[in-house]
Amino acid sequence: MNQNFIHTYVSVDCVVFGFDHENRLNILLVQRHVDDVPLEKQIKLPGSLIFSDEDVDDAAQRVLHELTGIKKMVLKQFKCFADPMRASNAHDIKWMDQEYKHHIDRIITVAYLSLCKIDHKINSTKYETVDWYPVDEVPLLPFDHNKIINESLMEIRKWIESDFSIIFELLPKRFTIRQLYQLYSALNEKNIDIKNFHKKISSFPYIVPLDEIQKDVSHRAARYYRFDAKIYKKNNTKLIK
Amino acid sequence: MNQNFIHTYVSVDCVVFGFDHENRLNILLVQRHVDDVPLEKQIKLPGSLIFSDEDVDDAAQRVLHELTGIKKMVLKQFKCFADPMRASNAHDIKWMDQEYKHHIDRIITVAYLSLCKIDHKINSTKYETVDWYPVDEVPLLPFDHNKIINESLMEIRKWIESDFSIIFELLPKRFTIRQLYQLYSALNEKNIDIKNFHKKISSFPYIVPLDEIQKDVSHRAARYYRFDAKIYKKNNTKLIK
DNA sequence: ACAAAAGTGTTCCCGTTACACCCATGA
DNA sequence: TCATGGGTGTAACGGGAACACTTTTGT
Repeated sequence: MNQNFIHTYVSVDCVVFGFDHENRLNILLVQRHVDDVPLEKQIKLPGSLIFSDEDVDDAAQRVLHELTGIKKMVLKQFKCFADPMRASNAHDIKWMDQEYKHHIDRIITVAYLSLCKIDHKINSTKYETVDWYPVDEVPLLPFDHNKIINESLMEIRKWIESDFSIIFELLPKRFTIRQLYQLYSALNEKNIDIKNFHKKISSFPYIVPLDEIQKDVSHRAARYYRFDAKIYKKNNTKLIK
Repeated sequence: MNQNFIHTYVSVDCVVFGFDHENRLNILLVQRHVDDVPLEKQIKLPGSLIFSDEDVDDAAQRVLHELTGIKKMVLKQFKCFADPMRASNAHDIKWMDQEYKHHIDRIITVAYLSLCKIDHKINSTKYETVDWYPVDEVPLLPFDHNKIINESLMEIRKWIESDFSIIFELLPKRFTIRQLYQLYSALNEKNIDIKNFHKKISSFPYIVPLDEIQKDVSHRAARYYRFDAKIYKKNNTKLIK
């Protein structure tokens, strides 16, 4: 065997997006306690090496479950990161030595996107600390995790463009059209007229008006809507263009 | 170290598309001679294990160069295939044993898309036989190569939708609008009116009319056009919606 | 009364669609 | 002269953009 061929570990890393009450995209980052490594350096994307009998999709699903306690989250593989230098930082190598009790000098990772309602209870079975970070307040992370996050921002836009329905994974079950508008704007930074947006969205059969309206707001109360996935699947491949 | 974590080889496989003179999408498949393995079973996607100091993008670029002799081909990573059973067929395992003189029982691959003008001379430094196969005449291939090809067909459509300019990688440098129409139709199977298509395309500033027209055709000769990448980049992010 | 957002209606514009019509060329 | 495709023109349609106007609620 030509020894130049790589023989390596493979991991998955998950970028989980949420949409907060200040209309910002957030990402779930984790912190793990490992002896002798300063805590503030241990904030990173959730991830794991994959098992020898495991597909990468299953590994990502497992990581998400260990992260949030949620069984089936939407997820999408978006890129394999394999820069030979991605795990060459001395601190990162030391960290892996402790994390896996084994010396690893190169590791290839497959990055996944996922979406989560930000109010959903996070019930991690693996991580001591799991927190939401607004995307423009993400600190410096180990490996190429900042690069992965940057690319994931492009991907989430593409994803929602190709399947509008997944945007509702980021909203509460009942939502106002303004909430949807603000999420859509945060993702696209286009300047759409909210009136026209309202008219268009409310005309869709799969956006179902509820009897409920807002309470205690200092302006006319907005109606709540819900997204009906069945109606969506019947009628649309994509919508909003 | 928990021995359940995978420690594996990683490869890249490339799906190279071409567009033939009968308006069909084609794929480049290779055949390698290995002792004691029947030849007809050796048709497969071009690919290679990646080297220990190599990024996957570089590996794919290398595979494409070894395949065609072309230095810089457009390429796009589209998915990592990691089903634990993808290399478990007895015949495939035997093949790997001979190919790599080493026993490999699992291998993860990163699949790439690429595009090539079908008339371009193929000058492989690695493969004895390299042939174009129309997509609906691709034979049964080893590993999950048929699955990779099926998914690549979805990807090439998405790719051209998000960046129209790469469609010209499949056409000769000078082409008629009908050729472009037929390629576009083969990719989208929409029923566009060719007259309207003609009008629209010829209005784009980056579709530059040449002085040349067809010869020896039994109808009015069509004008040849070329694609101007510089004009495209200046003016457009995307076009054709 | 005022501010702020909900919600509806109207008009204009522009790109797509359908289709008619003429042109050029070989058989 | 006919068939085939090239190439242009035009009119109808429809969705999006801009924006006016009314409604509702709290301060």
